[in-house]
Amino acid sequence: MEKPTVTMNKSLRMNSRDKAVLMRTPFMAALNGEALVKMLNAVSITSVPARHVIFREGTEADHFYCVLSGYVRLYRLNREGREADIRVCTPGDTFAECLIYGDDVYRFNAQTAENTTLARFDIRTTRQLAEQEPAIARAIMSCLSHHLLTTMDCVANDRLHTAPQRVAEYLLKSCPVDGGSASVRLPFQKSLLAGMLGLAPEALSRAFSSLRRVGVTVRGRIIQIGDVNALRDV
Amino acid sequence: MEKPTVTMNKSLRMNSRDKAVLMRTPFMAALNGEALVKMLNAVSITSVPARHVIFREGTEADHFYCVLSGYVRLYRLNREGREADIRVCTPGDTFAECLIYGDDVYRFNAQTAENTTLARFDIRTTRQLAEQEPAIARAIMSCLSHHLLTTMDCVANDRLHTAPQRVAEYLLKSCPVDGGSASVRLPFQKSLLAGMLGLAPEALSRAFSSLRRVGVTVRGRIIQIGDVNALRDV
DNA sequence: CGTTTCGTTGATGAGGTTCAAGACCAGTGG
DNA sequence: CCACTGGTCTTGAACCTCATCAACGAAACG
Repeated sequence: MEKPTVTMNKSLRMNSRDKAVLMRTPFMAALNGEALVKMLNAVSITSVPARHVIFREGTEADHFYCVLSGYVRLYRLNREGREADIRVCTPGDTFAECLIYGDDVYRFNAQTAENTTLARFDIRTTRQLAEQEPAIARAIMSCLSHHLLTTMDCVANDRLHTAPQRVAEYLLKSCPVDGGSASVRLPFQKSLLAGMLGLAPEALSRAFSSLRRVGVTVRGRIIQIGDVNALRDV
Repeated sequence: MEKPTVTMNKSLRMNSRDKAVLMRTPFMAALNGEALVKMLNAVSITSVPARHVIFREGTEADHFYCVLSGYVRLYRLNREGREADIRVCTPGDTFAECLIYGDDVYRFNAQTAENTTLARFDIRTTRQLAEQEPAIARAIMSCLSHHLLTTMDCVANDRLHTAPQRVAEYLLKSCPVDGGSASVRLPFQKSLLAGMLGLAPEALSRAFSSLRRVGVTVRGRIIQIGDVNALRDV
């Protein structure tokens, strides 16, 4: 039994840093006034150690979450027990929010990749608040819309692009420059990036080494891009 | 230029059959009273010939749609012009609803696969109605949630299952029986099914023929399943 | 009854997974 | 300071699945 309340450190009063992060979250940033107060009353902050299972597919869904720091892997298993990531949530991301107006059962597993702090919202409470406060409903819709578009992008990527192309696309998205050279520092392990891109870790490694010929060099988590434009037309 | 209004047959008065179908749509079925009336005033029915492009990626998004009959392919192109389906919408499905609270640009192409009738809603109007009527906001959230879960299933499927497994899963979903033998009639061309499952048409064909050894026989659009349970553990 | 579209089949090759082995790195303790 | 250890990452080899191309057969449609 891994009831969250047993292993997680729940605190109703949140510290100012967590609160600041929470307020910058796309979901919460869309709120103000009464709506914001109500949601803040409904939240509880938990810190979760690395590699901890937050919930499992098929169990009853009572909360949805927002990542404040750390990373959360959403994944599913096939019959042989092989895992496939569906999504990797980074700070600011909301997950399992699709259950506010869906079934009451989690449809995938969620596991932390690192030490992580989460904002946790009760689903029933949120549903009630959404009825009272149009702003909350609006924030949920924005959130769902954005999340849906991202997931559709993911399907399209899987079906259209090769491994080096996906890596190139990731680098370009996480690199602010639009010309010349640049440097990206991965905020997490490469195996996590592999999962995000729907690849085995070995495939990611090979993709990186195939990008050497367009001027990408990797040392640890630091990735040097010789020419951003060269990367663009991989 | 394929402005919808030019090629589509727009009619504000809808016939009783279209109306009946529209009312059974998950999106509209969630409404009643004032909310239902307002949405019905905002809808316009269009019939679109087969293989007609409804909208293109990158163009300004002003409407979202609900399929009443026929099929709509949502797809994206890579640089070489290869198409990949992101989703195939069947009667009752809503698409581009993620733009109600998202960007104002279509993020993929939409094309009919057959002669199709669509319910078309203005995005701005719907957004305003969602503010007035909580029931409409609720229907949109349900719709987005369901759509998101379906799309996540799709990612998981692509990453976990082989072609024969995906076909088996499709057959089991579209076949009501839970034991013994059964028969499924595909409601559309096989090439469309291939797209839904993220396969080339040839791969679908091979998947079918590899399922022969578990008692699946194909003749045209009719698919005979010898033993549903045998199909279940492919 | 010819024409066109759709579906199947075969051959080939590219792209990824898997398994196994080794490189690299940081931390630990002798 | 060095050897040991555990984890992460990389590399190689074999295999597998699926896309692609081309040819053919089968329907569908005028």
